[in-house]
Amino acid sequence: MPNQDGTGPRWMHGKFKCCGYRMTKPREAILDVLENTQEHLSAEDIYLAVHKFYPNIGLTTVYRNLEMLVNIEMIVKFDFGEGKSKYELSDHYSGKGHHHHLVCKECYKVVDYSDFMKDEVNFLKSTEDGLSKKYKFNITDHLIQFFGVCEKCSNK
Amino acid sequence: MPNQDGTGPRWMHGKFKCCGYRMTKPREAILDVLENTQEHLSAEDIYLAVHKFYPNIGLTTVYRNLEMLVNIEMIVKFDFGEGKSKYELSDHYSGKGHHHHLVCKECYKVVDYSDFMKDEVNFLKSTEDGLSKKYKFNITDHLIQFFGVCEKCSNK
DNA sequence: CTCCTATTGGTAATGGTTGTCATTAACAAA
DNA sequence: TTTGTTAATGACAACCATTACCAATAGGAG
Ligand SMILES: [Mn+2]
Ligand SMILES: [Mn+2]
Ligand SMILES: [Zn+2]
Ligand SMILES: [Zn+2]
Repeated sequence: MPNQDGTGPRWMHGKFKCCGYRMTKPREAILDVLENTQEHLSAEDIYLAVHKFYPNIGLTTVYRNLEMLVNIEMIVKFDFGEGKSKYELSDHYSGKGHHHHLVCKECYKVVDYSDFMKDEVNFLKSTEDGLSKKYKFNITDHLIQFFGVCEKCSNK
Repeated sequence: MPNQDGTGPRWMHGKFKCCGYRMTKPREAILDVLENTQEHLSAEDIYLAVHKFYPNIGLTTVYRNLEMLVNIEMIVKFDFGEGKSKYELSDHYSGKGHHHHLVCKECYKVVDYSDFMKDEVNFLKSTEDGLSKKYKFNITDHLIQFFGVCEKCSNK
């Protein structure tokens, strides 16, 4: 899905420029892929998707740009225990909003959930404050994942 | 610290036998290392520590046994984003009891904390119940980690 | 349009982890 | 204690996600 409408500069252009980065085909393509999926993609997933439209974009470039995009917080990197990292657009850009993950230990299916966020927010607020003070940490982030076995995998 | 007191079968003997596993030097040595540290060790850390007492125990054996020990839930495997897994005795065997982790993104220092567990337990209970029902997951486990920058790394 | 330099793509290297297989040793049974 | 079965080991090679390297390319400011 490269720039379907051909309407000039993309939304991410400003963000890039203001961070001192150039707007390039690979970057645009990678973000396009992430915009148009609900899934959590690996570097290779993204490489393959990008490859369909720009067969000359290399896997190395995908890795490099994923790292850069994580740094400027346009995307987030996750480890679900599968042996490779997965990526998704960060809360601000994704439309999904802030959410956590429920992971099947058998098939690695990942469910986004944002239920129970009231409880979570309370819990996180108080815990982060307490931990920051007690352990002199400047806390910037948290990771909450539940693991289990999905319905499909239970019936086997 | 191999079997300091020489008083025959170790505490883990029973657990092993009842699971159909044999009691071997490498297994005993690995558990000894994990018993005598407060840190979160990598496979290689453990290999090196074991190596001092049993120089002929191989790294492969360490990996194999770590996997086995995770399976029978005597130890727990963690990923703190460092590119290699870390291991510690599981709650039941460690004396630390159930706890979560605070991780420095700069130096990968890991702090065990069990403060604020009342809030956590409430939050986890209700969330797990809700998620189990809504998403038909049989939830067995959770991962809660806070990330930030430790005091030492802040002053640089 | 030009120039500077960030970025790229191909390829080799890295490093944690796993697979293979002949040899060894735990331990149940005799 | 001796024996037999087979789980477990150790050395080594292979795997695979990720990184390093470097010469060639292409953003985009001026
Ligand atoms: Mn998600
Ligand atoms: Mn711990
Ligand atoms: Zn599943
Ligand atoms: Zn630190």
